[in-house]
Amino acid sequence: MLTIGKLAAETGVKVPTVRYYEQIGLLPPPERSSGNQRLYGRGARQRLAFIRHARELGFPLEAIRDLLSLSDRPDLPCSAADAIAKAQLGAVQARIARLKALEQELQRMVVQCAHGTIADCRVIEILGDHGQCAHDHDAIPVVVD
Amino acid sequence: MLTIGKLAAETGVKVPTVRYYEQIGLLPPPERSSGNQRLYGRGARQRLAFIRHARELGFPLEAIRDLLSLSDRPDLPCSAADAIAKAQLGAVQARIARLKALEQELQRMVVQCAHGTIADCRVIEILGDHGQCAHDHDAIPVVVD
DNA sequence: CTAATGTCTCTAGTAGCTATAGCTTCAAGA
DNA sequence: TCTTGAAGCTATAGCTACTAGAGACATTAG
Repeated sequence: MLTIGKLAAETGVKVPTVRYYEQIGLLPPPERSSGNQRLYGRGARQRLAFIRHARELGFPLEAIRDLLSLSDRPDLPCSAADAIAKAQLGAVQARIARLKALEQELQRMVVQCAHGTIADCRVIEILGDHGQCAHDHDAIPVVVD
Repeated sequence: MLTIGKLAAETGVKVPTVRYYEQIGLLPPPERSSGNQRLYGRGARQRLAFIRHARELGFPLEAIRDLLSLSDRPDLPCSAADAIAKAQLGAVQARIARLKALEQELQRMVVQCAHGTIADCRVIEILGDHGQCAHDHDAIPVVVD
């Protein structure tokens, strides 16, 4: 049996994150030691590794919840799992396309900067005037990593 | 003078978002009508358009705050603005690179799915076992748009 | 004048954690 | 055996950038 710290170290998930996953019902409440500390077995380890890997691939927690409940029913057809993965692939591809357009625009801005004063800085100027852009870029991507 | 609704419509920003920008100090508190409604002039319009455009390009609000205060000092050298733009460009490029690796991995998963049952679904199997992956993909990109 | 729409403030919620406070438990060394 | 430090516990609040809702007031079209 593993303590939460060992489980976290083995799966590469942080300790508070493990507790968070339990809280939102992604991980079942584990056994407790006599001193009320969480003790995890092999099943929990596998389940957490699954979650972690899916998160690395960008699946949202709700999708992971669905995938987990699917994986508990080996007899079902896998079309649902396939659909979730395809949706995630589509989302990733869309994000790549959008980010590439942004990259172009930013590169234009940076290249045109003559390193003079703010007064004639292309960066500031282009930001203030969307009309100078090559593309529409109406979707606003989130910048958190 | 524009009401908040007109300002929002003209700049493509939603009304609550305008109030939010005021609350966090990105927009200065505007004049008020006799009935306590916000009234905006040309300056506010330009400033909001600047913010909106920078958000479209993925700049975080803190970077925008810096860019705005730079744009108020036309005599300064524009190296600071340039640096902010370059940082954003770098962030976008890094995100693209990561997403491309994810795309590969997801595509492998989806292609290998034989559309049988969950029991032998490659999607579920690969998710459960990171060892089957071609690359490391340790950074977890956020999937919000 | 009335009805519809717009605006006001304030609070709470979203995703997916992360950080903090104040406490208890555990494992190893003297 | 005692002690000290690390690890664990719960609960709450904070992060980004908004978005949604409640309940009250303002404005405008007909």
